[in-house]
Formats: sequence, structure tokens, C-alpha cells
Amino acid sequence: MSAKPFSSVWTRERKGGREQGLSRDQIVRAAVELLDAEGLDALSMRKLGARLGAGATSLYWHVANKDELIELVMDEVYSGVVLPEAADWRETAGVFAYAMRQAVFDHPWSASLIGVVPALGPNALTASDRLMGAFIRAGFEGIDVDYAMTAVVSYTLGATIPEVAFLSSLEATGKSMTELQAAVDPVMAKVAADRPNLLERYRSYAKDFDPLVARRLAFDFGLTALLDGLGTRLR
Amino acid sequence: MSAKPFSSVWTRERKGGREQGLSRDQIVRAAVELLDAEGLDALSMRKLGARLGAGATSLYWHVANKDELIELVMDEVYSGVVLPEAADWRETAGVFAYAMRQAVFDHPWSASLIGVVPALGPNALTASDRLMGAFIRAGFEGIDVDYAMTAVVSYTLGATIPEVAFLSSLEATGKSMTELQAAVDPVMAKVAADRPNLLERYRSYAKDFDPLVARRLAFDFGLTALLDGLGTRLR
DNA sequence: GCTCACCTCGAACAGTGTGCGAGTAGTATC
DNA sequence: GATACTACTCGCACACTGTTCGAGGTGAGC
Repeated sequence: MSAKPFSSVWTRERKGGREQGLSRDQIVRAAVELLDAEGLDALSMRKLGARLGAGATSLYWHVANKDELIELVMDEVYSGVVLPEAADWRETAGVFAYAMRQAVFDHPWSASLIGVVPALGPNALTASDRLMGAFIRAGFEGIDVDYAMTAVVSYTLGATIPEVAFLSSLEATGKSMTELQAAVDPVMAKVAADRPNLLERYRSYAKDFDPLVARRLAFDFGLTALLDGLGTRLR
Repeated sequence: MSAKPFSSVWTRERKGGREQGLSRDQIVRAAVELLDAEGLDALSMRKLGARLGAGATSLYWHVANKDELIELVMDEVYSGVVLPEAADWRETAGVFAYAMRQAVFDHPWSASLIGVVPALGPNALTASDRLMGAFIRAGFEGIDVDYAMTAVVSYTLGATIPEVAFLSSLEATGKSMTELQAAVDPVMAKVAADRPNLLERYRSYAKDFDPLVARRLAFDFGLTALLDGLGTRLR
């Protein structure tokens, strides 16, 4: 799971060939299917090979190793985030944030990969480019373009990763949200003694209508706050 | 790497015993050492056992499985983020952000774990509690307390995870930053044709003084923007 | 001295990523 | 049409993983 020479799939020349039988795209598609269906732990070269009616080691002709496969598969996630080409910077940032969030929701296994695996694939790059264009057009100057854009990306990732990770680990248990609350309740009570403020937080969640809606509101709250803050740095 | 019944180490009663020979704390300490020294992939039950002069399976008396061990080890990371008890909300938020960032820098393996593994350990909870207290005292009301705090945490994680992941994967290759740039340059040039804005971004990094300093500035830029935005919600 | 809970650990199982080398199939060249 | 060559497939094997099981030891309380 680690690369000695720094090499991304994207920094190597692609092998041009006859493309008969297995193809890289086919492998990547099958991998995404497998991941979506069974999660990250279920992705093994053998299983993936089997799903394609091929031997596990055949994959190694098309892909250097599993890490590379994962880079490829991650760019497939970024394919879900498409940005308008000539919109207001706030709108573009908003579209990015929600699209990115949705993309990770659509592929929950990506939550544990997304900041960690280098994002140099075509889809990731075009998204970056469009987002950056919006900040340039807005009037950010010099390195501020990069700073502002990075801030939006950071917030989006940082908000989405834990949310999706939590939801999918909850789903893996098969328990409902209320069941979990019942399990956590006593621990929380014991622990809240020395941590008075946490109780308040816990209560506010407990009395909350729909946790899914609440989380979306939380996401929006932070996002608009950040965009407001960035907006004041424009003049 | 997945739990069927939702159970965190922290939701189970701890086994009380004689605590002779191996102890849970000892195991966790050794695990952190191993992780710091050799990274996430190097942590195996057998290696950890060996480091403690014990058999691999002995560990399973003190820890249910590797996932639990990782939860324990992660709370050790949070032990690095200690917050003042009665400071201004902006200062507390700032201290949190920088301390969290530093904690992940100190334990780079945590970058791929940090939003993904449930953070219910004592250290994580006290940090949350202190941070939340600051937002309450500041005058945020109701659910906004939670929203504002979550925003700061989200930004911090989202900014830190990719940064640390990148730095440590770079370090793993042994190449320098300029060497990497040389490797990426041609790819970037080819790719930048359809993505005009990326070139600008790339340039601004290239001409930049010290990338470490630049990244810290970027972190600060986004953080103050966010805090400004949150501040206006206080009226 | 006996009992019993606490604790250790070797063997074994099912699984992993991947290197190697043998084997096949389709195309290009003579 | 035969030969050569490249593109590709894949079985075997290796070293390693997390974890279960059951047999053993070891110390405290009676």
C-alpha cells in the first residue's frame, strides 16, 4: 500500500496496445461497481478478476498494482463533480461543495481515500481548473486565488469525510440511528460529568428532527460562513 | 476492518483485571511508537507483539481486534490537542486548529484515519467539550453552537489531511520537492492545455519561497476567513 | 492444596498483494 | 504460408495479514 518511487498512474505513459480482452477502463468500471456494492474491504484483486471472468494476475498487465487501481477508481469519483464554466464564484463554489459532497455520498468507500490518494486524474483536474477559474474571475489575486480555493476544498472534504464515514459504518452494523443512540446514551451520560458542554450538544442532536437534514444544514452553515469570509477578502 | 455490531472500544465496559504482564496502555504506547517510526502499513499484530516481547495473539486479551486498537491509538493523537479553559472563542478555535494540525503532523499515519475512525475517546471528548464551551460562551445559540464548531473542525481536518498525506507520501519516496516537481512538470504541461487556470496555480507554487511556509499561510488564510464568517453570525 | 479467574501463546485457517515464468493468440514481415 | 514478435493471460508460489481455538501456565483466595 505504499509507493517507493513517487509515481502516480497519471505520471506514467500509458501502454498503448491492442486492447483486446480486458481493458483498463473495463477494470476500473468493474472495480467501482464492486466497491459500491460491497465496500473498500471487499476489493481484492482476486475478487475483481473473478467478476471480470479473468484471473487475478491478469489485471497486472493493465494496472501496475492495487494502489494505481485505486487512483484510477478515485478519479471516477471526481467524475461526479462537474462545474459550470462561467458562473459567479459563489455559485461555482457552492456547486462544487455540494457536488463533491454528493459524489462521496454516492461512493462511500471513497471517504477513507479522498484526501489521502493523490488526485491527479483528468476529472479531478478539470474540476480544479473550473473552480480556480471562478476565483480568478472573481478578482482574487496572486496566491490568494489558490488560498481561497483551497479553503473551500478543505472545508468540503473535512465536512464530508466524517459524515459519510459515520453513516456508512452505521449502515454496516444494520442498527438504526435510534438504536445507536440507545447504545451510546449511557456512555455519554457517564462521560458528560466532566464535560458539561457535550451534554448540550448531545441534547440538541437528540431533539433534532431529521439527522440527515440537520447535517445538510450544518454543511450549509459552515459553507456560507466561509464564503462570506472569503468575500470580504476580495477588495 | 469493519465492525458488525456497532461497538467502539469506548462503548464497552473495560475488563478489570490484575494487570500483570501486558497492559492495554503499554500496548497502545508501543503501537504509537511503531506507527510513528514505520507508518500505518507497518502496524501488524505480530510486529507489535514482537516489539513487546509477546506473542501476537496475546494482544487479543487486552484488545478485541485491530480496529479497536486503532481507536485507542487515535485517541492518543487527540491527546496532543489541549485547549485553554476560558479563552475568547476566536482564540480557542485558533488554538484548536493549530494544535489539531500539529497533532496530525506529529503522527502522519493518522491522516488516513482521522475522519474515518470514531473519535469517542477521552482526549477527543475533552477537546470537543472545551471547543464547544468557547462557542457557547461566545454567544452562539441552540444548534448554531454545534454548526459553528463543526465548521471549524471540518475546515481543520480537510486542510490537514491532504497536506500531511502528501508530505508523508513524498517522504516515503525519498525524493525532494524539486525532484518531484521535475517529474510532474511535463505531465502538467501536457495536461494544462485544456485547463488554463491550473497553469497559473502551478506557477504560483513554483515561484514560491518555502512550500512549508506557504502551506501554513494557506491554512491561516482559510481559517481566519471562516472565523470572520462565523463572527458575523454572532451579530 | 485446590480452585478458579486471569492471562499467554502456538497452531491453524482463510485470506491478501504480487513476482515469475510458462503459455497462447493475433498481427506484421518475409 | 511460415516465422517472428508482441500483446496478453494466468497458475503457482511466497511472504504476509487478522483472528479463532484450545491447551497451558500462574498467581490470589479459600
